Amino acid sequence: MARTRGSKAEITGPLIREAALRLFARHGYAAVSMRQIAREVGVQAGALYAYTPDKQALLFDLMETHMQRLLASWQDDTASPPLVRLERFVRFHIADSLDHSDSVFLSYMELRNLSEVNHRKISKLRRDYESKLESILRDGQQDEVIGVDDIRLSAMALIGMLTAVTNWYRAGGRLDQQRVGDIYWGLAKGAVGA
Amino acid sequence: MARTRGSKAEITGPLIREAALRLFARHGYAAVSMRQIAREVGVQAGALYAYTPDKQALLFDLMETHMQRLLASWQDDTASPPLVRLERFVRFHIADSLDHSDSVFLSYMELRNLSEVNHRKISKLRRDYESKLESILRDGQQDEVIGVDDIRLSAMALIGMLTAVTNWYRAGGRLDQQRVGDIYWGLAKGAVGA
DNA sequence: GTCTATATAGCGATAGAC
DNA sequence: GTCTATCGCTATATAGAC
Repeated sequence: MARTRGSKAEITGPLIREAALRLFARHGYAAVSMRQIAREVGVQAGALYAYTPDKQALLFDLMETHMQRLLASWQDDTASPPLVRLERFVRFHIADSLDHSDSVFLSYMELRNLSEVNHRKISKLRRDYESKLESILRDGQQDEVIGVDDIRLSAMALIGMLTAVTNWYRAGGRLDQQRVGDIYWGLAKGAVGA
Repeated sequence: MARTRGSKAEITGPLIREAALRLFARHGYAAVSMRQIAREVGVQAGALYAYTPDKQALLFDLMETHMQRLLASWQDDTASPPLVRLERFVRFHIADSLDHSDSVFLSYMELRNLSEVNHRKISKLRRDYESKLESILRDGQQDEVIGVDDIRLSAMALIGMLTAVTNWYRAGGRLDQQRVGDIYWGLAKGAVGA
């Protein structure tokens, strides 16, 4: 911090994104000023505009990067039995949410501060992710190892349940991540009638 | 709207609260100005300060009112079997969340914009509500009609699952509220091993 | 690439008239 | 109870020097 003058292009970009993510998640997009982000990085506010055309683009970039990383990280194995795939999804989603809780929070909370066109793009990526779980439930339904009344709604319910882990989980608390995964898998398995 | 001059004390107070709730939920506390709220109500910005000492108090009041109304609305019947109580809770929580979705969203989202002392008060009310569900799960566990690995975590998971209904439910959509309640009760019942 | 300086606008909150 | 007017401050974004 407190740096002034001098060109550090190779690191300033990532630093801006890290600072913006942390501050937006903590205080909200609208509550954070470009000056605050700049101060955190150690540059003057004007310098940020060499990296982003405006504040809105910075928010969108953070959310899009998060969603694309999430989608790329999930590797389904459609050859495995549906219940094996479902257990992997449950543990993957919990671990990924906890490892990127700022991004998860931001991508859910600040949708409303996106321009209409940006909102549509992020919503599409979210639906793509949701459909990954839906396809597992559908295959399980077909194999009769899963029994739910409504695929779409059950997928939304499960993702809601799993994502909410970020609301209360604290590293170093009563339960470690493995144990949390165990308990949630027990809940999810029962929920889908397996 | 567009009203100017004239004293309407008996209605202005509620109108301010309604407008603030709607705008805060839609755009975020920090993104909404007192001038915007005033415009929506049809008064000048200065007039708001006859009803609230400042913007922060207005936010806190909305959240506290919501939590207290929620707590007062839930009437448990501890004489009933735990599974009956759990079904009632599931349907109550869904219906209440959908009927007050702006308040639900606000009370979850804007915790971070509360002062420390206000944050503690709201958090306590939330924990009070969560413990209502925990007591049902505990009684069910004792009667051996419910089997979960961890009462606290399962309560958080269930509330997360139920509350997320506000993310996708649209009145007049594919499913009505009764049907949604049926499906969620099926999921919740299975999740707790009943 | 980053700085300083600034244009232009809006903010929360208050004072005093009616 | 509401208005008008205003204080003091901060916001996003841009221009031009280095």
